[in-house]
Amino acid sequence: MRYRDEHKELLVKEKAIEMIVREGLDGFSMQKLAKEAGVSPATLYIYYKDKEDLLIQLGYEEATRLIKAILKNFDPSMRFEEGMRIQWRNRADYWLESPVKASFLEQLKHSPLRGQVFEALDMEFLETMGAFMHNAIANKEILPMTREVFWSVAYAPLYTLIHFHTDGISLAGNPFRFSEEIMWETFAVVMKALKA
Amino acid sequence: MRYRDEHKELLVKEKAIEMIVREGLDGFSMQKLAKEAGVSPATLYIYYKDKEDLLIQLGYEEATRLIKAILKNFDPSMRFEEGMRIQWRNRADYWLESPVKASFLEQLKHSPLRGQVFEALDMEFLETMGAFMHNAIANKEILPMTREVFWSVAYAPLYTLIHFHTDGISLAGNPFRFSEEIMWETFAVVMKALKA
DNA sequence: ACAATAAATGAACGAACATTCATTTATATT
DNA sequence: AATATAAATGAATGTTCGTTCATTTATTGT
Repeated sequence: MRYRDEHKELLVKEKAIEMIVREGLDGFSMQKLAKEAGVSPATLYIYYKDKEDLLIQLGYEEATRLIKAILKNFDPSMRFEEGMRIQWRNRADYWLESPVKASFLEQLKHSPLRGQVFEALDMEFLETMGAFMHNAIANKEILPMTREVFWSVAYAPLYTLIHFHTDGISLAGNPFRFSEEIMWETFAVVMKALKA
Repeated sequence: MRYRDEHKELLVKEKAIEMIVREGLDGFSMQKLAKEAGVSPATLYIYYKDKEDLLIQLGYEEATRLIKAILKNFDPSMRFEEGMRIQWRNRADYWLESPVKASFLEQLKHSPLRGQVFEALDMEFLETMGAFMHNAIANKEILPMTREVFWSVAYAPLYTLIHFHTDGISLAGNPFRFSEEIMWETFAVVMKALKA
């Protein structure tokens, strides 16, 4: 039998992500993708059940890579500060090294496909993070707080800076390293506030 | 001559925003909007030049309301802490009171229309904020920093919490008031970090 | 009552859309 | 070399899209 052309398959994925980032999810169409990847429209339906399936599969695949990148060198049993700093840098690295793929994931996260792409993956990821937080609490490194407050303090400023960066706004100095320090010192503030 | 039915015009705007928030910018179409608003498709082209014009006008209008809401009771000559806290609460109030419209603006901000909708308005708004920061610096209430770092510290955690809230995630306790205090105390951290 | 005028309409246009299908092409096994 | 099999295709399907236009409707000033 004839084997699937993996180069072609990869090209389709690449062009799809490119087009979505360039023209938005509404500017994306199967016929345009086929033309851009130099493939028949019908071929896309060999790889994917339909348009939605294509988007979900691509999103799931890239989201998996993101989570893997975030958890690189990370272990839930780490000391809190070390774990936080590693994740912080992993996140910054991923976004700065793969801005197009990051923007693709961002678009999916703000679309109706959000649930189908991220729900299962996020559950697993949040369990790991939950274990990490639980350890930190047990070790009295942090006081109990909700995941949401934790997130808003730990990573929101970073992502905001990254978005400025992605939008082509020049960030003088080294705001990322700077922001990491702010993140860490802010936790001290939160600890104090939660005690009061 | 016959006058324009203002009730109909308002209904069109309302349904358009509803549909965009519900189905995303790619799920939005002129024919569906016409049907949902009980209007002929041709009528939409009396109100708006074309689909893009409709989105830009609606976006511009709502963005104007948002900026007005943010600047309510605010004056650039205020003391820094007072000004910050007023803006902080204004932002929280707008999002919590008008989640649908806020989500609509969010979608436009992540779309190719971004520039045409927000550029001119943001320029004006950023001038006001620039004056506020300049005053605070002149009064030695804050040290100089870029707009981006300022934003990431001042409002990023708030918006993150708001997004959790909009997604229907319950926020135990009163994380918004809590987050305001964190914001303010974090500025103390930033001041210290910038001095070092 | 009538003329003037702009709002509002339903039907229609070609273009682009997602998807399908009969056919052809390439390869692994016999 | 012949066969089997799945990949790959180009053309075509029906649907929905944005937009237009000839016509009708409602309201003002005469």
